[in-house]
Amino acid sequence: MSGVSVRTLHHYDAIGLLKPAEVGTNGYRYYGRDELLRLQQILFYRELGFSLDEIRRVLDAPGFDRTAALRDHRRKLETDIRRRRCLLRTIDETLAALERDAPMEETAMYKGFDAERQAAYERELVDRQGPQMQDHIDQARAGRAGWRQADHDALQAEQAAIEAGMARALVDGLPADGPEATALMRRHHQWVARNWNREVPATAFAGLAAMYAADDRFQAHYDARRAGLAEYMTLAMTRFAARELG
Amino acid sequence: MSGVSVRTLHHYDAIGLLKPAEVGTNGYRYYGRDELLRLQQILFYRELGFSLDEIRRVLDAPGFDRTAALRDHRRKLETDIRRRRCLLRTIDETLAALERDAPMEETAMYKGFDAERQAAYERELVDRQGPQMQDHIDQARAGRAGWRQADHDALQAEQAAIEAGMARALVDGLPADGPEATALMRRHHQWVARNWNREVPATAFAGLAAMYAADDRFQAHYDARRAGLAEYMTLAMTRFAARELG
DNA sequence: TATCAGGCCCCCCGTGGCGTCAGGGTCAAC
DNA sequence: GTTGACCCTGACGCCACGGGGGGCCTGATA
Repeated sequence: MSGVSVRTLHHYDAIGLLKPAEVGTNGYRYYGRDELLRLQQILFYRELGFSLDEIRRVLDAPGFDRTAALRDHRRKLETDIRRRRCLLRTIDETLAALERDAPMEETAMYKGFDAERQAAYERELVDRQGPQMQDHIDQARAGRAGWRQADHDALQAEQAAIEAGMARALVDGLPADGPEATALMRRHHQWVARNWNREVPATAFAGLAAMYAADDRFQAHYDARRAGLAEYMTLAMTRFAARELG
Repeated sequence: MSGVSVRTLHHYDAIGLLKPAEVGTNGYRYYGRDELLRLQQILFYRELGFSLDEIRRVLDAPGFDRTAALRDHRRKLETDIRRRRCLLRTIDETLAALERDAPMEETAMYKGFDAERQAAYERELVDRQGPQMQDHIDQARAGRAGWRQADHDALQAEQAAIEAGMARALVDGLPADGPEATALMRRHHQWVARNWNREVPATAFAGLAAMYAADDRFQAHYDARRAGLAEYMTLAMTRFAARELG
């Protein structure tokens, strides 16, 4: 009924997590409604990554503070995620180093890597969002034929320059709606406007903040500078837009 | 020297992952420079979460494609992270449900939770970014005194409405620079402008996209709708800004 | 030279959450 | 009576070691 294996029930019985309502003279385990409900609770917490021991503590102590346990577990999950993001960054750096060590195929590998990830990303988008997304992607790809590696590099350089400027402004304690941040935002938007007809590929440039959300290269950046820069930049973007657009 | 335990070396010897350069007549294991280098490689991949078996495959096959192995592992890590983010969301929903079941302390719990996380977030910001960040935070807090729960709720409602509209537009296949998306963006920016003097708290509202990057409630949203909505929204924001600002 | 501290060795059990045999009993239907 | 689908217990295996027991080896000191 619940999809757990017999062996699992044996195990839960053995460790005293879920005992049958009744054991027949033949040794058979019989479970009732209460046990089913308890099993569902067990499966819920197990799904969340609780250990069986923790689950027993949560379910057996009547006045146990479940919200505290959940929040505790939440923190553990967050730590886990941070650690894994850090590992992702290390892998990316290692891959980059490996590519530098093989200069003959450098660009090829880089391009292949990018194209592969781009394709995977687009496939996932269509999978999740349905065929309408394919139209958007096709539109974007239609204008992308003229793009070269140099364009891509220039784009990345511009982004890096703006981010570096923002980081400096943050470190210097300049206000997010001060002239420096505003100038950087203007530069960003003007760059977008100038290159508009070139149909900037969406995944490579969907606004600085979007990169932050959609691309995991951002995650590395985010891990490096923590939340500060992202918050500062978007504050600046928002204030800029609010002032300029009324 | 490398910080691994003797027991670990025994284990690696037993499974054939790292054998000593020489074993003395007394049975002692002696390791040389080559073994140290190999051990460092092992520790590197172990840190990344490779299993010892995978590490052996990576190191022992001379022509083995390490970049492929790394990319493979990268995908596993990404899946892991996605799964954990999903669990985070479930925990949050469960916590919310538990709070609804205890209506007497509902607001208190909610507020306490929020204040606690806000404080932790601010502390981390200052920790990472240095004392300048404290100034920004103090500025923001200074204007935050007038905020009530109702303001907060209205803010969330407005955000939810805009996001829902965007989701509809995406599903309907409307272009990101079409009139509907533009209208939503205008509404968003106008709302910012109208509430400007109220000094919107940065962590609660640092622009839609920033929420996506900085707050993990976004991560739940992002997981739910996948990348599509985020990309679509930011595309719309960028195009709107580019058109309006020339 | 005896002793002593501090290594080293091998062997074996334990962890968690079960999967997977092996060997045997039970039940309902035909 | 047979068949096939269940059930039971008991035991071993996984993975990456930690930890303990009992004994050997080495270098320094009394």
